[in-house]
Amino acid sequence: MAQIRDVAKLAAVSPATVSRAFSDPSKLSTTTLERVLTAAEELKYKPSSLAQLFREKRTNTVLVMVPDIANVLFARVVSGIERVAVENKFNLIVSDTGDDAAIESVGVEMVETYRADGVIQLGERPLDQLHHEGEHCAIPFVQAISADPRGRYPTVGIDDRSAAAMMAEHLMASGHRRIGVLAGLKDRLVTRERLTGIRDALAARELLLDETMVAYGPYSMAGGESSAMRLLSRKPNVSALFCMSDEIAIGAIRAAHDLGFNLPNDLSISGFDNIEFGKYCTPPLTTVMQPAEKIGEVAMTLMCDILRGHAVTGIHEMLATELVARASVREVG
Amino acid sequence: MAQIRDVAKLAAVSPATVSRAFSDPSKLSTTTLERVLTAAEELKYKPSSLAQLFREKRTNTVLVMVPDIANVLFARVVSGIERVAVENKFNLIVSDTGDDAAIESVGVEMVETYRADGVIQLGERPLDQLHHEGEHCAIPFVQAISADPRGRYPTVGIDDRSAAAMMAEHLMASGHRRIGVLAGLKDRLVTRERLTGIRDALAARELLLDETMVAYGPYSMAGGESSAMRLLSRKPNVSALFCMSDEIAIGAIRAAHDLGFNLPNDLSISGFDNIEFGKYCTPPLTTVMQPAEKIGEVAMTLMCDILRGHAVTGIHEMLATELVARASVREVG
DNA sequence: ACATTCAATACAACCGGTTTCATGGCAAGC
DNA sequence: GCTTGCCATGAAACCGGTTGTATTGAATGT
Repeated sequence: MAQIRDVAKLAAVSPATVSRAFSDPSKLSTTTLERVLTAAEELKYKPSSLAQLFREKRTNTVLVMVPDIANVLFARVVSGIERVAVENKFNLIVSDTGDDAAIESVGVEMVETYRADGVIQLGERPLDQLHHEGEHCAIPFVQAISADPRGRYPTVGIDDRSAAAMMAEHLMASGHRRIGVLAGLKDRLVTRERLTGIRDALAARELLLDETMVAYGPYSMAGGESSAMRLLSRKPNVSALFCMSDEIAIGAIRAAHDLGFNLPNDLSISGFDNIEFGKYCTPPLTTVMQPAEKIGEVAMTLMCDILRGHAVTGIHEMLATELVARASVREVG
Repeated sequence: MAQIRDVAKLAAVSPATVSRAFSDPSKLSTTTLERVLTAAEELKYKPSSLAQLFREKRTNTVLVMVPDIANVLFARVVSGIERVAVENKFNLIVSDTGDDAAIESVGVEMVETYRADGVIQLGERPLDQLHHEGEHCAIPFVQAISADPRGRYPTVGIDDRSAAAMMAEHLMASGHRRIGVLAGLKDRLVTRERLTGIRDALAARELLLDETMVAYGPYSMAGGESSAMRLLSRKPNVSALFCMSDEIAIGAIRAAHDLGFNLPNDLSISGFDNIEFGKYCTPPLTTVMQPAEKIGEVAMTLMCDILRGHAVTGIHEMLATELVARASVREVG
């Protein structure tokens, strides 16, 4: 690979002139500029970004930490991040943390050792990992999907509490009163927020959530299937299941079919997230639209702002959700 | 951030000694080593990878080009790549090409400008992009998912032709004779390979594929839905649909339900890929297991080999597939 | 005609490590 | 006791760009 000296020699100028020919052509006379560009062209010269980045002490790279890249919701967020990253000439290093909290320190280290300029984390930040806050090593950081309002770092997500309330109210407005909840993992903030939203909606109708109607489990299809099995065999008279994710709902649909329920007549099921597969379920899944791509876009836009020096601490973007009514929830008398 | 000079000063040694303390501790006397490490610890010194990489002219980074990161099959491949990358201390830059062939040149450029050491491409390489082969700028390159045996670059995938033949034979062994094919995009090599496989299976029973029984469309649920609508209204007497991806099959299931088919009694449907959702379809989807994570792992392993200087040109890994029989394909008289 | 100004370009330092080569000291060998 | 050789360490070059400062030369003003 040709380097700047070679071009300089061929064009009979100094390396500095070649450098300026690319970074600020207006500083050169037209004749010199042309000579340099011709020489560069001839030698197929491309500046080494390694050398450039080293000089600038910037990597133009953002680290994205994803609990599970094979999860469609996360993948869509990454897709949105990617779009904005490309627009702003940033590269993305994607790290699948496997939901392993310990890996977060890797992110901090990658910034400290100049492998990335900042970190976008998807999903929840484990509570015991907050020790970097307020310390000297606060790094450019944005959290997406879980809009945790406790932290001082910027977050992008939805208002889980009112979104869940909206869905719970929808179920009740459809006549459901015996509502089972297939919740996610008990220790997740998002689970607690959505549960609170459900309680809010019940309270608005002067009802209380029966804790025995709640089954916790992983945010996955397998999790939903087994939670549904447990809950439906314990409480066979529920008329609706509020599932905390579409994947849980898809698992619940499978379980309900297997238990002989005729959907949606015998049982209504609602999901959360609006992943594409929900539309193709049998019956099509009523759910809450979570603007995944948009969340990614906003998160990356925030990151760009931070890296450009704009202070955006304490920003908590709450994007709008929407109820998507399909056939899996049915009006009952 | 402390740098090597600071540590050197504190430990009263030269920067060279500090450098050696990390790269090859055996070269130092134990007393010096300890003094250096203590100093480094105290200053929280971490070598700048930017400086290191610049010196080494290696990035320890591999670029992964994905047509669509939100596609579950690709996401699983990326997941496998990631696993091996972490093991080998490589970083991954993930680029969503949006199925846009033009972006491939970006990959070449990223290697030429020292932003990545090599490129793993998922999906098919567009035919008109082969111009780099044999030129001076042949870069470390591995192609995954589509095991294209024409190229001289290494590929990892499955034997699409015989996998498709296996599924077609399965349908026939179940008694089906009027088999519709919901194919993918007509210009894709993978589509042609699988179609050839179907013809092979038919030929083995001395049958011919009726071209009017084939509907082409995108590899997506929406594509499958509309292809199924077209084909089923044109040929209402088909007894089975061979879908070239699970997503197509999921779309077809929706279409069949909407057209009033009682699945799987009136119509059998088979998919391809074995994505997780297939198991949760109604009815659960019979499909061909494609070892996505494994493909990613092998691809990244190959890339590591290449980057370590082992010549692996012309390798075409064909990983084993498996027929996953579920309820969506039914025996018929 | 000479001083002033400004545009165009060259020179050289710099980014933060790594590595080659030189040097000094100490132990073993004659 | 002097040479030989090795080990530990330091000095300095180097990776390939960018950029502040100096320099050159031409144009302008009086």
